[in-house]
Amino acid sequence: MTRKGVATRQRIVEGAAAEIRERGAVATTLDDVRARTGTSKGQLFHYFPDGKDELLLAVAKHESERVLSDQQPQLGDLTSWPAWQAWRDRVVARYLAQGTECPLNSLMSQLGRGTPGARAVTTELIDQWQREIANGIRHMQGIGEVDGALDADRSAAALLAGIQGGVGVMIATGRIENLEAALDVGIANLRR
Amino acid sequence: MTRKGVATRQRIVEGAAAEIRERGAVATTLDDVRARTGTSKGQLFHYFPDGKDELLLAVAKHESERVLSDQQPQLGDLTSWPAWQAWRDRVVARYLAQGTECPLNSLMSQLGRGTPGARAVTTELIDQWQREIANGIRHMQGIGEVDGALDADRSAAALLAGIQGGVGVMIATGRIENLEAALDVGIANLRR
DNA sequence: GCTAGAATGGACTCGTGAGTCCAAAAACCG
DNA sequence: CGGTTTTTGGACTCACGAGTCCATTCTAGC
Repeated sequence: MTRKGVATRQRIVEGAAAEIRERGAVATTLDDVRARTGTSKGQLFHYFPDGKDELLLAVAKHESERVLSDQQPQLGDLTSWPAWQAWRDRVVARYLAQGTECPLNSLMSQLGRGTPGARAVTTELIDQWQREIANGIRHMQGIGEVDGALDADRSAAALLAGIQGGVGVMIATGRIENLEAALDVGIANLRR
Repeated sequence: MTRKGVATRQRIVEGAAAEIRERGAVATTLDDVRARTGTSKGQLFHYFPDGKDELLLAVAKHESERVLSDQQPQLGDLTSWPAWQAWRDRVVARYLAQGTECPLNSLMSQLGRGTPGARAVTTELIDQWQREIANGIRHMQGIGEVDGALDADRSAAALLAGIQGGVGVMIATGRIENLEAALDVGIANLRR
């Protein structure tokens, strides 16, 4: 693949991602992507021979990377209580800005969650996210700010579930309170 | 509408719900529903004049009622720690049984979450669920088992977010650990 | 039992969107 | 350069699924 080729491919993925963020995966057609990215049917199938599913999966990968990178550098630096608070604020702000469209969820229900590729993307995302939180907890245990008897992985799992659910509630109802409550209560409980 | 009419309508909704539970909302067509319920196009549009969207919304209502009724009577009777544990087990069992298909989520991304009707259904479900949990917490405060200074609504919001997220993770990855962690950690923190 | 309104069956239209195909243009490499 | 491969444009096919329509059958009340 030539330099021009990779550029086009990337343009397609990013355009598709933007389209899906704005209008949802259900409503987005290949023609929409074509129009937005200034490409042709030929190109779409040249770069994604397996068609729409392959493109959607590529977009899903792209979006899942954004989820974590949008939380950096705070997520990777949970080394003091103010830092935890900064991360908490970052997460809330990120999802407030995103509004009620969740591209990844949208993508996943389109692809079918059972699909090996789709599952791999989400599993990878969840694992990495939980690992970073657990590292933060372990660091706080190291400096004596969190009870050393706590199971860091289990606590991280619970906290991550709270975030996920808070985001879910916000997407479904438009209310941010559950996300805030989950983060605040979760962090407060670590802190005791 | 005659007696026969309501029976048919209900048969359609339940058949559609079953189809969607098995194969997802994206993959389910009116023809599938027709075949499964032994009805004709004429009937489908007779009972749901606005077509597929109206049917899907009816199915969504139906499913959202199941979510809460599947947790009864435990959810309505959170009056002792063993009762909380029984509820927790019920929730875990329910979602283990459901597997990786989430009909409601599937339905919602199909309908578009912004839709007034769709949003009303989810909001109602979340509200009622959270209210029941909060009542349980208040009861435990009443008998001195939970710190009276705790904000019951906020704690319920956080716990519900944990459940939602745990379910979400399980649907996405197939793993039940986050749901268990969210429930166990959440309840343990009430208990202190 | 007769009639108005409800319920049913199923053939038909119609738009849309995924995917195919091939020829023209551009890029790469010796 | 010249040949080869990649990239691009866009017309075309094809299937499928939502929704329409009307003729027929059934139901309920008088």
